[in-house]
This record gives sequence, structure tokens and C-alpha cells, in this order.
Amino acid sequence: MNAAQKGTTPRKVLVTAGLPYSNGRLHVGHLGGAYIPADIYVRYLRMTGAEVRFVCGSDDHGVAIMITAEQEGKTPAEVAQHYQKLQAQDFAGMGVSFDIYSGTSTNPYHAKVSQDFFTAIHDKGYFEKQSSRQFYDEARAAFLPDRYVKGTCGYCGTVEQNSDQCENCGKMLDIDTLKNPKSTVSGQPATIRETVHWFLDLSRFEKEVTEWLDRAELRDQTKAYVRGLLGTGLVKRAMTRDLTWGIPVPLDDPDAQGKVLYVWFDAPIGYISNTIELEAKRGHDVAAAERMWQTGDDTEIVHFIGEDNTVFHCVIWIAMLSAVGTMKLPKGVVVNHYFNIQFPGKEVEKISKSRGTAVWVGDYLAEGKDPDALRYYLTSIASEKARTVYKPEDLEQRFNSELADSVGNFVNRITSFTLKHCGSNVPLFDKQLLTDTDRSFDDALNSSFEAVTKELEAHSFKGALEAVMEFSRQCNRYVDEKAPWTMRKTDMEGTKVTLAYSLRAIHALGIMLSPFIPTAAAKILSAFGREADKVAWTDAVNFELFGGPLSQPPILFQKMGVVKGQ
RNA sequence: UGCGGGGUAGAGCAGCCCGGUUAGCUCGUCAGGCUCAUAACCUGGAGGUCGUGGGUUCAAAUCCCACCCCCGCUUCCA
Repeated sequence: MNAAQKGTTPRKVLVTAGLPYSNGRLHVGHLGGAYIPADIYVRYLRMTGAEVRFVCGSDDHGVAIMITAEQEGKTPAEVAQHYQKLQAQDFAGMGVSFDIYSGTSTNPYHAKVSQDFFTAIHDKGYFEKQSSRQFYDEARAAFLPDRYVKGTCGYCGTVEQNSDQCENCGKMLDIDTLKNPKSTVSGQPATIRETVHWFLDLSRFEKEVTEWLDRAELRDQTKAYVRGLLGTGLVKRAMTRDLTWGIPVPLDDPDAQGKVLYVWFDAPIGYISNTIELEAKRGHDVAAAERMWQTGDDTEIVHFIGEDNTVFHCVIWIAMLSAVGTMKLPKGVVVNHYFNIQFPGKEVEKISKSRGTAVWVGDYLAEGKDPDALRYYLTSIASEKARTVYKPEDLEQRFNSELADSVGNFVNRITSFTLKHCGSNVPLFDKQLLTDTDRSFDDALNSSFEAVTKELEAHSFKGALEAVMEFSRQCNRYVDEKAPWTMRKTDMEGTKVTLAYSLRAIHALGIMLSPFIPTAAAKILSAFGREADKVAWTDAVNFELFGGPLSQPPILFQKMGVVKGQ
């Protein structure tokens, strides 16, 4: 029974997943890094009866999209919208159940919310207006971020070095020590110009960040990493940029002319504006949507991000929210590691768009492959400790042996056996006939359910999935020990106990697997005439199943790469 | 340099925070069993100096120190 049914106030949770940058499609790394874990958590929460909002959208501003647009002869808005749509398709195909997938350039509320946010911090006096010297691309008439500038190391003379550090001598380079700077965008020499920007001095929020760090739900590694950052001291960061694509800096100051908000300033605010857009689309009060993000509201906010976003979410975003003063800090930030990738016969390498070492979600789906297989695999390899390796062959192998052979086959063998020998209902049985084996199997179900729940609450999705899979192995052991195919010849009543308990386990597997592999889980639940979206999490152990309807579910997992006749 | 993380059987991981049964699990592999089932399931075996060297302790994968190797903190990227 969920909270709504009990008449109590449901737990309110707002889950965000890091905004993907809309200058490309999604690959498996994106999914495993933030979106699948977030979706698992959200699906679980929904089943517990919590009032969940799952908010995401594309991050559309910034230099990279401008450059893509220049190269493709499009406007930045066109580029952003093109990829936003494709990303939305990929997410939908993978069963990532966002309540909204908007975009920072299309969301009608985003610009104002971002500007108000900036103004609020400005009014509090936290911005410092400072002049600095930046590389400038005369050909494009635009300032250049450091990563688009290369030049000669001023210390050792090595050519073609990135503007921040020389690969040869290891010395740090800056605007004065990089010689013969060149724009990698236009290929023309980069000049240097003075420009004014608004800086947020993060060191002023060390106390807030530190206190938040102590109480926030973060993985130990994340905490250690952020503590390390705090230990070395926080710095000032410019929150504005000289670009034509972005949200205008909302100040009357003439120096603010032609400047936009730093893309990383407006991106996380996208969580807020997307929440507002979601509520508006549902016909709800916009002000109430904003309040979810403010102090005094009991909505829990949890961010899911990839490891590269740690600094932004655990330091800068916390500082930004603290600076505004009326904003609530997130309850948790779930940081996931990247994956490396290894294709058959090759070395382990990074997932890279330019080097072609990526598995694209769109391609995977276009090949007709099972989204559940990818969801399962990504979850099962996602170590909370270190980067792990995505291997396409491994996905297939794990899917076949763990899902098809262990879970799928168990469901199939029990349902077909029951339907053949006991009719189309979950058998009713005499409780007097329960044996120790049955009782300990029942204990295993209860303790597995508790373990899975605990792991999910702790955002340990790999651990939760392992606990479910361990239970599925126990199911096979249980049936093997009870051997109903032998027992039915002499003891039909005792056989019914085994089948009823096995079916109860299958039903529970259907529930516990729902967050991870929703399509297959829905098939399992359909065998009992149940609709997946009407099933409560605690039904895994509480639902009165015995005597209920039973039908043969479709094959849950079609094995991959199996050559017939050999 | 600095900060953070990792180093456990052929592969991938858990355990480490809060030291203590024969160091677990998955996959692979070898040998049996079963036959209800998606050529699946079950049982058993082989396979590990828990990065290296010290230290603390009755006892260390687990705590402490030193060192070695790999990765991230810069990268189109989650």
C-alpha cells in the first residue's frame, strides 16, 4: 500500500539528471553515467507512492554549439533543437521516463528564471566586476575560450600546444606564456583583448559548501573529492561570457552589452525552469513549482550527474544557490563514473566521438536490440568506485546468461508447468504442507526485498540489481530442490505449494526488476493480470497472489547472437 | 608537484569505513546430476603470495607508515 492509499502525505521528490549538451547524440556512456541510474531511482520512487518529478532537458547554450552551427551553416538554435529532438527520441527508446525533456533555448521560462537568478545574486553584492585579457579571433570577431587556442610553449618552444599546459615540458601556460597563439576554429592568429566580466568568488561560500557536504547524500568518493577541492581553496569564476548565443546578462551596465550568462551558470538553472515548464504544462501553479526549489518546502531534490559535473554541482551550484539566499540546497547528488570502452580485439579506450569509439544509443535501438539489455548491462557494470569498461560482447553474454537463462527461463519453466498441470490460476494450497525449504525460501524473498529496497534508497543501483539477481538464482535452486516435476506424480497438493511459492517469487521479481528493466518486468506482471503502473513496490511481499489469475507471459528475453542449428 | 580514486583467481567485481569462520560473487572453465524450462537449471572441482615492503595486534584484504603501478582533476564528450 502506498502513501496515497493510506491517506498520508506522500514523500515529494524532484529528481534531475544532468542536462546533455545539445550538439550531439547520446552514447551508452551518457546513459550509464546519469540517466539510467536516475530512471531506476525514479521508477522505484514512483512505485513507493512518492510524488516524483523527473526533470531534464538539453543544455543548449555555449561556444561549442555556436561553432557547430558555423560549421554546418545553421543557427545555434537549429543545431540545439535538432539534437534535442534526437536525444529525446533516444531517451524515450531506452525507457528513460522523464516527466519533461525540455531545452534551455526552447523552454519559455528559462531565460527569465536565469536572469532573475543572476539579478538576485547581483543585488546581494556577490558579483565582482573585473576586467581581464582574453584571446580573440579576429576572423570570427569573437572571443575564444582557452580550449580553442593553440600555440607555442613559451618555455620550451614546443609547437601546437593547448593554451593551458605544455605536453612536452609540463609547465602551465597562460595568455602571456603561450606564444604565437592561433584559433583552432578559424586557423587565424589569436589576438588579445580586454574584456569585462562578472565573477563569483566561490571562496565566500566555503562555509555553506562545507556544511552542505557534511549532511548531503553523496558517495564517499564524491565527498572526499570535494573536500580535497575545499582544502586547496576555492577561486573566483567568471559567470558571464562574450558570446552572441546565450542568455543576455540582465544588467543596465553598458559593460554588460553583448554579454551572456556563462553556460554553466544557466544550465543548472534549467532544472528549475524545466520544473516550472512541467508544472505549467500540467496546468499547475507556476509559483508553486518555483517554491519546490526554495527553502521551507519539503520536496527532496536529488541530482544525478556524471563525474565531470562534480565541481559544478557540488561546489558552484551550491554556492549559486547559497548566494541567492532563498534557495534550498539539494538533498543529494549522485555522481557516477564514466565508462571506458573495449571493442573486440582492441585495447581499452575512452568513449570518444571524434575517434569513433562510442556506441550510439540511436544505433543500438535502430538495430532492434533490447533496451532492457543495455539498461541491465550498464547498471551491472557501473562500479561506484572506479571507471569500468563497456564491452559489447560482454553485454550480449551477460544478457544471455543472467537475464535470459536465469530469470527468463525460471519464469518460463514455472508458468508453463503450472498452466499445464494446475490450470490458469496461481494455485491455492494447504498451509499445513509447508516445509522448511518453503519457509526459508519465503525468508529469502523477504530479506532480498529488504536488501534491494535499502540499496535503492542509498542510490546503490548496482548493488540493488545484484541483490535481485541473487534472489533469481535462489529461485532456481528452490525449484530444483523441490523438483515439482517429480513430486507431481505422487503429491499434487505438495506440488501446489512449490508452484505457488515460485509464482509468488516471480511476481516479486517482476516488481523488483521494474526499475531496472521495465519492459521485461511488465511482461512478468502481465502473467498475473497486473498492469505495471498500478503495482506498488511493497506488493513484492504483501500482495495476495494465491488463487489469482495466471497466464503464460511472452518470452522475456530473446537471446542475442545465438546461431540456430549449431 | 598537489588533490581524489583504484590495484582482490583467466575476465569483471564485492568485502575494507566498524580488524576475527575454510577471502565471497558473476562470467568463463572442468566433472557430475536433473529433464519442468529459452541447448536451460542444480551440485561439485580447479584456479588467489588480497600491488610491494615494513609496523600495530593473539589475529590484517580490512588499521598505520613508506614505496610502486594505473586512472581522473586539461580533452568532443555522462
